[in-house]
Amino acid sequence: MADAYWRYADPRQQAPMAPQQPAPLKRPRPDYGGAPETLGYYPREDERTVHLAVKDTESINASYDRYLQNGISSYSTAELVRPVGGGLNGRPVEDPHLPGIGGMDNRIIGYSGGRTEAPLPPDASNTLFVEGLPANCTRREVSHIFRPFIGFQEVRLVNKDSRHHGGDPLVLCFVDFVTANQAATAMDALQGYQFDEHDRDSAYLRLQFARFPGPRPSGGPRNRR
DNA sequence: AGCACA
Repeated sequence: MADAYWRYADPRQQAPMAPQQPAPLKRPRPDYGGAPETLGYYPREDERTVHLAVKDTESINASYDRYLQNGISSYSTAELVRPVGGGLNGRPVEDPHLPGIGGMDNRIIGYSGGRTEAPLPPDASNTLFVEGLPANCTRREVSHIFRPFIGFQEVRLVNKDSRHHGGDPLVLCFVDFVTANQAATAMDALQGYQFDEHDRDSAYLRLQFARFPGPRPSGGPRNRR
């Protein structure tokens, strides 16, 4: 499951890695050319190509935890989500060679939306409308599902009464992302996601783009600049 | 099937 998050969080950008070109821009990697021996020690290079061979589950989980810890502290601020992209790229925070996260991550953000090729439907928005949530699910629970996706901002639960009287009250939710691309990535990843893996007949998620775009980043008019 | 918050 965790690997699914990883896969989608950095959508297939890892696959088409630079064919032969080292780095047209500034991307000096002294640690690569310098001392390859030491690299074997770090699992980080493997993490960047996990989609090929996911063996080292433990190290992935470790990095995943680190990622979560760093991501949580910046949940509602779009800008602070950016470093998360770096983390998901398999670049652990511990990397001492990273001088400033600024430069590199700006480029990472450039494609953090992923699916530069997948055309978004015209009705795409940065907010997802999610149904199929079990009636007793919590906001925290839903957040756990969406938080790993890059661009995740916030989730809002809405309680609805079932139309059939006697049915359990339904829970809808709206999930905001920074961009529609990121929302689409999460939507594809979680479409049909089963809340209760034991009971295949019960809750499975159905996601659509919300009819109306997400709210203001919740700041209102005060977030100048 | 169902779409809320500012």
